[in-house]
Amino acid sequence: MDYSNLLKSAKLKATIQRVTLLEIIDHDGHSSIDDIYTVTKESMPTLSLATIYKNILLLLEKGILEEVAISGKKSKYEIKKSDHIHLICQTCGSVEDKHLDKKIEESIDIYIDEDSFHISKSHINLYGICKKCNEQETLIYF
Amino acid sequence: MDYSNLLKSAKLKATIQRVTLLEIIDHDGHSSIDDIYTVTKESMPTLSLATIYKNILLLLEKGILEEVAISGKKSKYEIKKSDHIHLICQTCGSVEDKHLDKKIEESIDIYIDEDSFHISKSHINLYGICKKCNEQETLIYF
DNA sequence: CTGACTGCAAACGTTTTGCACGGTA
DNA sequence: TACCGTGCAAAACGTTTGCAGTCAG
Repeated sequence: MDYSNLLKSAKLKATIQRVTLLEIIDHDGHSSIDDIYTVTKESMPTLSLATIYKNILLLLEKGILEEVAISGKKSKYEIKKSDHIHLICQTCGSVEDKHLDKKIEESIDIYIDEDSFHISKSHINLYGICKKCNEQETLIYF
Repeated sequence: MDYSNLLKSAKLKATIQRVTLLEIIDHDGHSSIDDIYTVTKESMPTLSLATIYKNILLLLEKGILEEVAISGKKSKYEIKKSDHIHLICQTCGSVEDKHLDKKIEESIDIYIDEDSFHISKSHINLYGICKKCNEQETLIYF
């Protein structure tokens, strides 16, 4: 993805800070403010928290980023794409994307009466234990 | 619901503050910290924010309350019940519960492989515009 | 070259903590 | 009565803001 043009198309200047921020989020998939700050500390030690906050807010307003609100944890941010499912591991905190199956979408649409509630976006977050953590948990007993 | 016994069964003392807190959340359906503080200011002016925070945390740990993390807004808290859908109005901020239809649950279960991710709870949040706000928006044009 | 953006530091709001007092069991 | 829980004030934390200097277009 060309982050520079993505920013310019939103009438924002393509600064190194912004491109770096988008690179990190896109690479990680889902990043919290702290995640971003920790990573940038290495490659760009001068980048300030204030700049991260300002840009996250700006990119949310422009619809380039989307906030993933997570129960019991800090929010994470992702590049905005079509609605999808989040598998959130309660052990390691990882977030995995899962394509939103048409059948699920349909069954929700049929169930929610469009006259009484007009849906603009669906956030489906499934909390549980991911494969990796589940295997590690099992190992303890051996 | 008998909040006093609910608390006692969790080995917590049934103080007036805790019972009041549960009453408010149960009555409103979904309350933020501020919501609770504002309401209690009238009936119980001495109740402190610190007490609200301490108890929310405690009741979450005990599994009596559940956090509803909302994108772009402060979290709300609800009495823990079986998984259900939240219809979140982006205009007025109201949250409405909707029973989680078996068909939706099934289509998710079939879609997510239990071997690779073990689901413990589903948070389905649908963001949009509620009936009331939608009607009011239409009225502007007359 | 100019307006937009960054980075610092200070301000602000929210949440947590420690401790003396008060209330429940 | 014993101990858990409350309320106050202070501390800690996360986020926002103002401003001078810097950079992208």
